[in-house]
Amino acid sequence: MSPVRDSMRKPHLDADLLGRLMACDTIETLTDQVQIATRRLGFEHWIYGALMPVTPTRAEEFVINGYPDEWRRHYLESGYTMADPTVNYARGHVIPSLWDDLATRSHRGVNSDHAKLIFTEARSFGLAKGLSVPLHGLGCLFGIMSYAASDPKHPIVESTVHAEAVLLATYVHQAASLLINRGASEKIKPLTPRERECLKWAAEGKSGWEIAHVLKISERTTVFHLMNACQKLGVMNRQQAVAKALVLGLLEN
Amino acid sequence: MSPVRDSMRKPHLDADLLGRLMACDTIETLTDQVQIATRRLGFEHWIYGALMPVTPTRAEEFVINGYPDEWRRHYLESGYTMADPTVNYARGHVIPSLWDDLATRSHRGVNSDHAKLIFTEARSFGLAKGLSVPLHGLGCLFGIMSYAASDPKHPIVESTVHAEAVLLATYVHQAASLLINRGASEKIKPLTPRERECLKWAAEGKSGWEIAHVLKISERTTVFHLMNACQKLGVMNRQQAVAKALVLGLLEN
DNA sequence: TGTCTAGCTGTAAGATTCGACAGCTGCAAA
DNA sequence: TTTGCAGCTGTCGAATCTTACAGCTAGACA
Repeated sequence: MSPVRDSMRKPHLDADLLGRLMACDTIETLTDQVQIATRRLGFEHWIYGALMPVTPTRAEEFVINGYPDEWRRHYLESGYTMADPTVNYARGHVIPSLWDDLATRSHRGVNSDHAKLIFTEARSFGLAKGLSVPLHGLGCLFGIMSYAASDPKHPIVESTVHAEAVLLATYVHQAASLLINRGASEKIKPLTPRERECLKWAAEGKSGWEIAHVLKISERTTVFHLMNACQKLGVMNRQQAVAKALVLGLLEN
Repeated sequence: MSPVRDSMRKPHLDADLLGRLMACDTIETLTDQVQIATRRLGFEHWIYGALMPVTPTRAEEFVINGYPDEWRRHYLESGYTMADPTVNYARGHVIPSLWDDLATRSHRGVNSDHAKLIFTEARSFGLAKGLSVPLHGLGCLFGIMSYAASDPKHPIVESTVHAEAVLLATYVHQAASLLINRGASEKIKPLTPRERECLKWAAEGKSGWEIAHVLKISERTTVFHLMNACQKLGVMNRQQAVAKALVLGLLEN
């Protein structure tokens, strides 16, 4: 067997298509491009959702989709977001999962009967066979891209569509967060190295006096740096500064 | 065109193989399985790395690989981890990237010449054409799975291998974090709803008095809950409690 | 030369948090 | 019925943090 020659089979998603996807600068064009891409994979329906933190503990969702309007309406009116097994699955996993598998196994203590009900109802709206791809990174708590076909016999795992669905999901996630972060990017003055150091030690539970001794500066100076960090971050105290800096990824490295 | 029938092409990575990958319970068996899978995709070499936080601000890396030993040794001795363009790329992206693209574009202010040097050296060790897949989620700061072939003509993006490499990467990431978290899972007593609420408000910068008023309890009680939370988390103060709870994902939802 | 920035330091009053003292209710499992 | 847990409340002294006031050095830049 020659894996290399064998793998010359062309994908459904070519570089041109993925490139156009990344170039989208509005929600509408992105939705259109994703629609085209999912069709190529043989899916009629799709949805992308991501939970973006607005404060360290509160988040708001960003959703674009090519689902039937009636199903989306019914879903939202029934408050299914919290009970949705695909959403709960995406929270704690990174590998994709077929809806069939999610319906049988109950994840995270979510009622399995309730899960089955949602899938049964989805089926009656034309979402018979589905695949959900968890998404993480780029500052979101977690995201999900789900694909659905009305044909219960749609081959997913048995074909390269399985993998290509995951690839497409990562592209949508990247493109979407570029769109989201464009407007939402608060202009936070970058922290100085000293401010970062002090914040790191504060996050490790050190007091001002302890930080001073670690960094070999006076306690007053650590207070000074932490105060400046608070002002730059626009927060009230060290707790919030630590929280915000962590969520923004300012303390890594 | 019938996308469904068209997609019946069998993938290199079948469900059996991926299932065996997830069932691995040691680093050695996982390494073996990944080796088999990458070979099927036509790659001779691969490496998986993840940065796992041990404290809110410090992290340690977990690496398994099928790279030539000499290259790994040279890489580590030269301290390339910090300068590695693939690593720096993975930090802030979710879509895969070819090494060719990383060599030309400089990311995150990393010296492009230095990047080219690393890729040139890698080539001399048999890593001619490569693909890096960023990985996020499952409690790690970020991870990366890189594939490399000695054949500079290896087709990646032009074939379904591109997508399957991403799929495999997610499976390796999931399997690896199962292994990592098995031993490292500190037994932290779950926080009570009240403790979570108090911690959330603390993370929003609220003082004990303010939290008391929001929750309509006495200030003493917020102190009580936050103290209990600190004990359960094994930390010294609220700053650290907020930080630890955040990285453990205890304040979501 | 003057201005800007990062870094550093001091004092002091007032607000907040920490830690240890002690004790209440309501509910559910053993 | 006892035991245990979650939630709730009080006081007090010591430690810590916040926020004013004020002023220093060294290097970069126009």
